[in-house]
Amino acid sequence: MNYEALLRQHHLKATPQRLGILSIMDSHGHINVEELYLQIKKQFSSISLATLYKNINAMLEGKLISEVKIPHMKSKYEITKDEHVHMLCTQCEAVIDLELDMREFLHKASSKSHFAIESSSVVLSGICKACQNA
Amino acid sequence: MNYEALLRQHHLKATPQRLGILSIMDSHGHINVEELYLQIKKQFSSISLATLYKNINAMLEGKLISEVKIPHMKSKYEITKDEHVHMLCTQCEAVIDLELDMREFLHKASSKSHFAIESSSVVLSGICKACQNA
DNA sequence: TCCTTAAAGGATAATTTTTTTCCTTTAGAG
DNA sequence: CTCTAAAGGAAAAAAATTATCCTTTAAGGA
Repeated sequence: MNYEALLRQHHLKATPQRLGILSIMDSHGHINVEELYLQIKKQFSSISLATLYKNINAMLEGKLISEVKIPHMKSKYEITKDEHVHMLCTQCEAVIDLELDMREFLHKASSKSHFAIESSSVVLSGICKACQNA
Repeated sequence: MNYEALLRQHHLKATPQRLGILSIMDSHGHINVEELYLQIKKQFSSISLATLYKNINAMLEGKLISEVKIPHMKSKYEITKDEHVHMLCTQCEAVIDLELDMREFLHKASSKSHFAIESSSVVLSGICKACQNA
């Protein structure tokens, strides 16, 4: 993924710190502020926590990244992708993306509630395959 | 609803403060910490914010109440009911409960992810009927 | 390539949110 | 009615987030 282009598309300067943040998010998939700070400090030992927050907010504003709110956990952040479902394993705490056709489900919700639905936030919790076997 | 019985079932003392908190949650449906504190102070002017937090945590622990994490908003709390979907109107910020048969949807998610799903957290955002017409 | 400057970074302080501590009060069992 | 563990209140502490202020830098134009 070309993070520089991604940042420019969102009218944000492509600073080394931001490239590092995006690269970490990309490789971790989902990460919270604390973990992200620990990781980014490996590359930029003097980076300020304030810088991290400012960047998270700037990138959230342009929807370059998204906040994932998960029950009983601190929020995690991910590079924005097409809408998808999050699967949380309550055993190993892994968070997995799942692409699912939600049209039928959303249609049901829409007709019952009379809402014009614009977006969905879905987290399904349970036990992942690996933990079921282990 | 009998809040005293509800508290006792969860091995929590039925204090006036707790009865007040539950009554406010029940009538508001969904409420965040700040609003709840403002409301409960009307009944117990000297209640401590620490007491509120301690009670929210105690009641969350026993699942007497549930935390609802909504995109771009502070968490709200509700008395635990049967699993349901939350509808958020991005215009008027109302949060509505919606009972929906999710079995088919969950089954799809389960077979594709190989998770044994135990619970779901679903918030659908859009424009409510009233705001569509207004 | 070199200026110029608005945007971004870093350090620190300030705010906001949540938790802990410690002592007093009280719900509820006996 | 008594006793005691649980809960409340006040205050401090801790954790999370944002603001301030000054320095540095990305990136567009000369």
